[in-house]
Amino acid sequence: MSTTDGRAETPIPSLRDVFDRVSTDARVRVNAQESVYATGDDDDSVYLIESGQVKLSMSSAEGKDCLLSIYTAGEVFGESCFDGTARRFESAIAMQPTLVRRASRREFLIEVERASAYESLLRHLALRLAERQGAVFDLVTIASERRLAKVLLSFAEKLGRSDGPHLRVDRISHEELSQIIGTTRPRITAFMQRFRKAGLIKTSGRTIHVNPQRIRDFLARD
Amino acid sequence: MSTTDGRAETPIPSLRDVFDRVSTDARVRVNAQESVYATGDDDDSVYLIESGQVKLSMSSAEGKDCLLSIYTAGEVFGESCFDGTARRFESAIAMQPTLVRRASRREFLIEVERASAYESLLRHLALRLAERQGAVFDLVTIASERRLAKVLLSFAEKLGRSDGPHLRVDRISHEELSQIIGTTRPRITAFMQRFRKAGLIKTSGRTIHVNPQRIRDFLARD
DNA sequence: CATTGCATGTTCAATTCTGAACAGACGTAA
DNA sequence: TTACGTCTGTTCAGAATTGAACATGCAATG
Repeated sequence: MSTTDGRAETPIPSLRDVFDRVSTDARVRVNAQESVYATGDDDDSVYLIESGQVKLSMSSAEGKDCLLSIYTAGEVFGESCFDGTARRFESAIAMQPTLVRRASRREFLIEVERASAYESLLRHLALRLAERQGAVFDLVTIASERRLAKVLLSFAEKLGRSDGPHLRVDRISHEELSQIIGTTRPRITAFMQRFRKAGLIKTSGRTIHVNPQRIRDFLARD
Repeated sequence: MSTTDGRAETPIPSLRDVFDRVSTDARVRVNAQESVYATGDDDDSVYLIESGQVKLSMSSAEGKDCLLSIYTAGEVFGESCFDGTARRFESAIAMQPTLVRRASRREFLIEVERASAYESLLRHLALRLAERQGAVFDLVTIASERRLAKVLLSFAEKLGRSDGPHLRVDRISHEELSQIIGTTRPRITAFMQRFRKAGLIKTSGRTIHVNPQRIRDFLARD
């Protein structure tokens, strides 16, 4: 990677580098199903996942949930604190025992400044924005079955462990998938059934074996 | 507004202030239906709307469109350029004759730095992120009729001109509404019909007169 | 002021989706 | 090993949605 502008090629520190420089950053251990922060909290920290997995979700008053994203080891989340309100409007929940590093917005920004890492931070936010934008786009333009295929593929690529021609994905329930896709659980079960028959996935117990090539073919068909 | 931390209370410059300081910023006039930038462009500028209205939208290969947001005078858009790719994945299209100020990412960042306005920029990105996140949430958890009511209310509040108990909203077609809500045009027409009968809106020609209180009541009913 | 083009209004059969309900499978902790 | 709780599989009637088609209305243009 090289920067596109003509300045001296001092590589811009990554957000992980920034975390390494925060002297007072704290390690927090979170059990499965426990929240790192929850809607309404006035937590204003930024987090880096050392190990484990965290899901971001929002709940409506009527109890309907929406799963926004799943983050894994090495990823930074909690950037919603930069909105200046110090109030979370979504929850970050560990999907497995998880270890995170926490830095307060204040300390984090001080180190970003010292390390001249603003561009990394801006890029991070712009990428998150692009992710959400893509999610909106998919919800508006793609039918739910196809959307599920797309989500399975991206989760497999992001979180899956290689296993022959397959990628193993674990610990994602149909309920959670329905909260990403925007449909009901029985519907997810039915789609998974069809995907199984079409050879896009296999399942053993609660593990999903995704065949990425088959899914890509499925998505490429109109 | 005061900052929540304890530093000296020098107000942080707004993004508009930053634009004022960019010496080489250019004015660009765009006709209705013309794009400020389009998907695939390698434009990497940030824009401030002086007058007019701009919609952000994405199109799929199959020709389905998704309308992400509408921006109006005083608002900044184009922040997707901070992703470091200098490639647009969405289009920004003027909905009326529009005048924008443009600053290249590079120049803009230099002035942000000089003016110590990084916090404003971060806040801006975090707010955009929250907007998109809210859109995803609504698409996943709210039925389309209700979603339309919500969109009409927010557009009325943001873009509408006061008119007795109503807010006048103009130049938004059913087609565009369907691309926001994620449904078909006939469906929007039907919903609008119902809203008219229920007194939530009135229409005269292509102008929508939104009664904000009635819509709020409608949204408050479960 | 007629024409043209786009936007809204309307219909409908076919399809998809919801939500509730219940059965069976799996995994975990006692 | 058993009991329990959670997750998946399955069904289905009723409701909502699609997509195509056609009619009507409105406004700008020459």
